[in-house]
Amino acid sequence: MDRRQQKTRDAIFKAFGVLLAQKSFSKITVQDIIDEANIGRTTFYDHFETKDYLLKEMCADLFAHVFSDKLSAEGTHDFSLITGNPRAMVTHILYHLLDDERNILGMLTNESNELFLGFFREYLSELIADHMLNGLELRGKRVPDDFLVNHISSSFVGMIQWWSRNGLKQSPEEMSEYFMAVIAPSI
Amino acid sequence: MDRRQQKTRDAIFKAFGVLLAQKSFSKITVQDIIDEANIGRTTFYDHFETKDYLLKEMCADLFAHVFSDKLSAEGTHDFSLITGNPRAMVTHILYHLLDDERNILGMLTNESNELFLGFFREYLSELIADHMLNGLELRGKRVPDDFLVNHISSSFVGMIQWWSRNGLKQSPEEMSEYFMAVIAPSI
DNA sequence: AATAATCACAAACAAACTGTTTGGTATCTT
DNA sequence: AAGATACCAAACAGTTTGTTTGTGATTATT
Repeated sequence: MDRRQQKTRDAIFKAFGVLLAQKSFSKITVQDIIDEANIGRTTFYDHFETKDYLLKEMCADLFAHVFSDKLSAEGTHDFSLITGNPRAMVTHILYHLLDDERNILGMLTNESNELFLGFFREYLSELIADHMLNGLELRGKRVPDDFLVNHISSSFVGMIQWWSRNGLKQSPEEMSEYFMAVIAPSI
Repeated sequence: MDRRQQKTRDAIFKAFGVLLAQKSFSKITVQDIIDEANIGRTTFYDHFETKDYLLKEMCADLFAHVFSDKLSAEGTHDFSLITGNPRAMVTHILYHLLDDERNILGMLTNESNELFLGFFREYLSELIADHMLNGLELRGKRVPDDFLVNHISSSFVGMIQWWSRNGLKQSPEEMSEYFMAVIAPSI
């Protein structure tokens, strides 16, 4: 990819992140992004068809990072036990949300990030369906599988919002415990 | 209240409802509302300072209806067992969502109703805190009360979205059962 | 090193939306 | 009947959007 392209793309993403932490998606104008990123008007529309597509691509970028298993090498914390261990997986993701240089939490909680939350839940659902529902033949099957997946991802997002709204006072480990306490009994 | 005022107010609410079922809140313009409601531009701004306030007032209106206990007299279904009976309460609300002449479900599920969902959850949380957490001294207190309230309301909204996304194939009773199946164990 | 392709940019543009003002008309209240 | 209240069209300045045009800079190709 052209170095120039990558540069402006990064600038836009960064500017967008800054703005998303300040105000809600719907109140951010393309003009704001252009100003914050310090690029030309034409350039923005060269890269993204619209503000919505920008969000979409940025989410794909961010969440691919947060939910990737490849990051084990980073060494920030221990990942060795993750596979098949729901609680460790939750903790893992929460650490990522805290760590990330880009302000994901700010975006997730800043009221009204409809689309953003939607994407987050999409990624989450996939992850849950793949890794948390393994022993599902063993369960009583009182509810459909996809209902359960939906329930867990809703709860996860809800947890994060609660966490952030209350000032992130709890540690990721503590939040995982809360989360598992309300989720585990239903699995 | 002046009959004229009430009339335009209703027209605006109705138009807004129609539009919300069609497209997301952020894509609805004041102009759309004016056209759909067939009122003058000035009139709209006489009633509502902005689109956001319109939503806010409309939500207050709708949810006060859905969550009110006074509706027992309507006779659409049985309310006698509601108090202290979480499952009946859930069923009760689901019926209301289906019944209501105003398309609440359409609004709740049409992607991206940030604010709308927010208001819905506010009402829900209050209801839950008041009626579903009575025996809470009995519980193990593994998680904070407000975390639990948040968890339940998140799950409720998530359930509704799943329900609607899948075409409302299940009966309210069935959905209540699903819901209680995943929620009850954690209470 | 020269050439071609790609990218960034400013400036100007039409179109749509917002929120307000003005002046006039219909409806309600007393 | 008179005054108050609500409605309305028309016009408005100010934003925002997405596009077009022409130009200069950077990168890739040969």
